[in-house]
Amino acid sequence: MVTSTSNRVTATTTATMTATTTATTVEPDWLSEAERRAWKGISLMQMQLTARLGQALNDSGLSYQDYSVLAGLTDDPGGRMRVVEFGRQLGWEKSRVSHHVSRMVERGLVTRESCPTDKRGSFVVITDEGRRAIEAAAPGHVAVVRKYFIDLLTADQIDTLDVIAETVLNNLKSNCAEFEL
Amino acid sequence: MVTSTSNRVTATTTATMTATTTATTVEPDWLSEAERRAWKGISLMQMQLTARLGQALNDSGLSYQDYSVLAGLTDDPGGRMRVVEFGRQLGWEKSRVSHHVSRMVERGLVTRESCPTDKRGSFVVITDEGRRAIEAAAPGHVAVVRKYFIDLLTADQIDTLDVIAETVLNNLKSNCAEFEL
DNA sequence: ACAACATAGGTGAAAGTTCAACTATTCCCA
DNA sequence: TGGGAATAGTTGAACTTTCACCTATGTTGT
Repeated sequence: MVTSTSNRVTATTTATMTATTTATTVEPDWLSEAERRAWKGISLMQMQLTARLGQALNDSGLSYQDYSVLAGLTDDPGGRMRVVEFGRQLGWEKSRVSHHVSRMVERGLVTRESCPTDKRGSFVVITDEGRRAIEAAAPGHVAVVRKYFIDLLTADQIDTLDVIAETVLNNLKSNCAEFEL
Repeated sequence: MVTSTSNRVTATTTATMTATTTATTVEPDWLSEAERRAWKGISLMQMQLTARLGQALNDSGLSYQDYSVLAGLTDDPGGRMRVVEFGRQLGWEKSRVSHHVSRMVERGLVTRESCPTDKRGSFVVITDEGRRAIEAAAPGHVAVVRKYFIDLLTADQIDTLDVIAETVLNNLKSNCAEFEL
């Protein structure tokens, strides 16, 4: 058994136990029940929340991805951001950014501008229409984040999330040489 | 400004402050800096972790999605699960499950069987090949979850994540009538 | 100054996901 | 018991994301 819900002796004490099944192969360090639930739970939570967020944006004509891009742009005083920076902030591959921006350009939400200081680079710049779109969508969007997420949690829980995310992301950053990110 | 990083009076005290910009429209309940960081951080963390997980699975010939499906199946003693149940556990739309299962059937990892008690339904059943695939992939997969996530956190933090996920997901379940999930 | 390498970004095709529509079955209740 | 609504699942088309490759520019070391 590979993921261990039903057919395993229940872990009562230690967080890092090893499996005690009857399998003949070498046992790796399985996850404890709490660890597994935390990981699966957070994954599913994230999925459902972004799905809900997407639905809520529906009638504003923006997808959650569109919203994320525009939100990134409004964080900059000039409403512009390098393509590569989107990759970092959103966790998107560069070609995903490129394709998505192209679609948004066609819809008039953003434009591309070449970067004077690095001729390889290009900026994504929000248009007036893009600004109108996100300003119309933002209150509803934020309300959903609040209603289905933030307002259900204590300040301590939110702090903990903040710390966890920072810890995990910093660790990934330091170890990025191991893979290619 | 819509997402508030740079051009806003910094929130120092209360968690639920309202924006103090010069905008003329009615101000909705923006997120505090900590709330925003928690949400963005967890979103990005999830993204990066699943990307990393996917990379780690690469040479096993399984995608993260494949792994999730097979892991679900091995949780059942008979190695079978209803299509609709996948939707719930993974947060996938039913047609996504259907398409993905079709691709996995073609690769010999699972088969479909009709459900005797509900003739509309169908089971997804893991094959020997599927079992071999996930058993080969599992140790490495779990090791990555440990290395980049679980082992960076305290037991308290993991418990908190667990509680948060349950809280949020339960709330979504109760309010599901509002949308269509 | 130049070769070698790294980085920014784009492109087309393939793979994956969503959306709307459709069939078949089951559930409900009058 | 039958008619309407709900549920399980599939399908094809449209859309999104990934993958492999390509160009152009920047960076570094000698």
